Amino acid sequence: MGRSPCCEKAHTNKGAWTKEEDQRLIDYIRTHGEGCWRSLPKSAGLLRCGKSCRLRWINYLRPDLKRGNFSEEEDELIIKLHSLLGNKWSLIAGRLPGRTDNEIKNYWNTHIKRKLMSRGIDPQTHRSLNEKPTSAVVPVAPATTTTVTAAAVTVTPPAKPTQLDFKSALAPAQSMAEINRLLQSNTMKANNSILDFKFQTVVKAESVEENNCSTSGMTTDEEPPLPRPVSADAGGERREELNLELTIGLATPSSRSLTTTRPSSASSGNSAESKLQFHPYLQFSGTAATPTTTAAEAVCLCWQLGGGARGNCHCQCSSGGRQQQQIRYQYC
DNA sequence: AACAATTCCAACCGCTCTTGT
DNA sequence: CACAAGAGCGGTTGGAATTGT
Repeated sequence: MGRSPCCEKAHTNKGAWTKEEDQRLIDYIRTHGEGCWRSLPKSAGLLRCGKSCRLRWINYLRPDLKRGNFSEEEDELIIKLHSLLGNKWSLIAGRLPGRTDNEIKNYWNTHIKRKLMSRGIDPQTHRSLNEKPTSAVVPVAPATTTTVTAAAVTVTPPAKPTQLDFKSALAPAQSMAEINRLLQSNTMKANNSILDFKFQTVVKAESVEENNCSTSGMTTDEEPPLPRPVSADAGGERREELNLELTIGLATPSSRSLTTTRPSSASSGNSAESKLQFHPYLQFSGTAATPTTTAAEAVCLCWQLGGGARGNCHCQCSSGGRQQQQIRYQYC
């Protein structure tokens, strides 16, 4: 028993939109605003599926869309964001005002992939094509060690400055599926100019089954979960956690505080408007939750996005208290 | 000029996630 | 808690446009 289709396929148009259809959609949204896509076609007198209307509006008709070629700056930003976020096109689009996820996705597949290949860079991994694939296993503490510090996830300056390899460096105990799920669940927040997600590295006594359960949520097209550290299983009871909170937000001097509740779709629904406020500017905020972690042990991530050395990207770092440190990095 | 091959992108599809009941 | 509806996302595809022969 599957889900009911999103629309009555038999009575809907498909294929390219006509000018008349476009105009109807524009007129309707101007009058009534976005939202309720399912009922929109009927209300607007369109013989289209609601999904199709939404897509047409978001990708083509929105007034804030920037048409035309991508600039070199946009190219580089997309590459950097892709190295950070992977194929999270909507998140990437959120950092490029006037660009849509579909547009960026297409541009990536048709231009940037080729561009990276010509540079000898694997577009998926952002590693050198000549580079041997390295193991994603991150050294973990031995079973008797109960302290997990930020040093365990220290990111050393990479060979290529644009690379930010969360897979191997930042999330050693967590599958990409989990990370992606977290990313996905914060999409709405991203649409409100603030993206907030956490990488939580957990070393604890867990059965394999428990591990498997904890990685649910995404399906098999995800990469297989990274090997989990099992070092703590001998001891059993003690568990240590390290939270790394990564924030990509509107980095203004008065950055608004992050909320932990997901905005309702109603409040975030006018994403076109909110996306206008995006600025291609990244801000990282790290939270090291372990008492043993000092600010000095935390890692500045921004060099990886910047010019190769921390000093080259004009990042600003500051740290808060020892127990709940806030280490802010700004990439500009 | 005619045809084939390639490129590009708008649109579609299937899936997951969130929300409401 | 279970279920359904709606929204949104990423991958894929069809066909128009462009380029090459």
